[in-house]
Amino acid sequence: MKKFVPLVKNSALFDGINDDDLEHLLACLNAKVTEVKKNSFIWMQGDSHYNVGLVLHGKVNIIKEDIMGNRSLIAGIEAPHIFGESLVSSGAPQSPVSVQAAMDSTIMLIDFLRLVKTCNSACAFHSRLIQNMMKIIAQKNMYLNEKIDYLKRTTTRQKVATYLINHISDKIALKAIIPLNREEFADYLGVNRSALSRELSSMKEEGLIEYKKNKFSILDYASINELVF
Amino acid sequence: MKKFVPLVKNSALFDGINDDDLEHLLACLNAKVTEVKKNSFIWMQGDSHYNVGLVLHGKVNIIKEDIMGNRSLIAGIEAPHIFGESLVSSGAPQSPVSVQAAMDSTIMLIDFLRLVKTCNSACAFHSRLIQNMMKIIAQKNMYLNEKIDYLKRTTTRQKVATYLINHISDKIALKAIIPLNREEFADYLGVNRSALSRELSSMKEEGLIEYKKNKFSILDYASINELVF
DNA sequence: TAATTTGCGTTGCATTTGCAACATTTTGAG
DNA sequence: CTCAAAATGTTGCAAATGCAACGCAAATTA
Repeated sequence: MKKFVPLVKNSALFDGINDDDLEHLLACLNAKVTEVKKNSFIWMQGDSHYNVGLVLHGKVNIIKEDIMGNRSLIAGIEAPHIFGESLVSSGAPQSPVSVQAAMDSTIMLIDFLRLVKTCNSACAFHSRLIQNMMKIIAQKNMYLNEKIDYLKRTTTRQKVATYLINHISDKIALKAIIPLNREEFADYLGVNRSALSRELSSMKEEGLIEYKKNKFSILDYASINELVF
Repeated sequence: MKKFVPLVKNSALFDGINDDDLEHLLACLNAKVTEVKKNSFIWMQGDSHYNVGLVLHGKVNIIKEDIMGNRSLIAGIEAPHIFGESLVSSGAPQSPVSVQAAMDSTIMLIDFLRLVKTCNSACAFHSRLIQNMMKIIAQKNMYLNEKIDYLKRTTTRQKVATYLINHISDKIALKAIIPLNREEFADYLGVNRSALSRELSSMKEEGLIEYKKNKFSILDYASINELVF
């Protein structure tokens, strides 16, 4: 397991655990590492499984398929992030999604029961591991709540206004630098890309905001804030 | 603490822990119980706090306020459910919401750090408690993911179709009984109530579905499923 | 039973938005 | 620098939907 320590140490799952302890912990968890080829499936929709996956190298896609075989991409997970944590922690009997390797990848699979059961033995950092796991799930929870806050708003303008208000980095100059390009921004807000462009243009036209690429500034805070309600 | 055992034992947080152990556990957790009057605030937006709240009796509302003082209701939490679990577990520095008593209520506050740190002492059921907590957060996570799945779809018809497919209880007769009235259903899907009524009528008109109150049946599964993609 | 409230359906209208097709700007490779 | 590709903006149009106002029926209360 020692050779995997450099690969996993950046994962939030093992945050705050030093290398020596980590090596010990990986053994204690009985973590398995597998190489997967591009396009091969790690999990299929409808499967039952009890592992948390950690991408050591490469990328996997979370995919939803319908009966007709249409597939839609839910998310891409790259190293050093984990997947399946909500599913196994929630005790759901079947996976609502499939996981497919987006490229040749290296995956570590960790048995969930071992992860959550503090071992009686010398594994002192197990408690920290559990806290990390809980934190990861809770943070995703906060993230999803925020996303729903945008998606529920009826107009594109309201969504944009709310997003910008939440992402102000410079509170004096009211500037927001957003980590998404236009297409991703539109997708995140659940609107059509061209409709987003149109709305941004109108807002600029009306003197509410100014922007270039992913750098936005709020010119008329009162009006923008009124849209947030 | 003994007198609170009957009140907390139905909480998912203490699932699988018997009464005697529970009494022990509550002491170990140093849980505090407070009575709150209707409309009083338990937490204010922007506060930092490190407790998980458990509603023993009554009801609390999760509220978001903007700068102008407009308030919007996010959720209502009744006994024996918990609140604040994602917030504290995620390590967020400030609460994005306020919690206000919707009626005279009894609230138990549990220190998060005590909750997640397995004590060295005889508290054998602490591990179970942590698993329960993780499960609650993960289940909310699954719930939020599902909700986003509906909200992201562009048309009301797609939202309805997806919701119904996911809520089929009778797989032979393709019936779904939904736990929401029309107004709640519309709100959940993020659409206008009258627009939902209109769409349901059209779908009935076109022979796709049949419904009365909250009992729905899918008449044309192929067409409905095509909307789900 | 009568009166009132609540839940749900209907409809007209203005607005918003998805969609598609095309224009323009930016980026990066050679 | 040049050129191609990628990212972003623009626009016309049809469809969808929010909104408001109203009607009806079921449920609740007096």
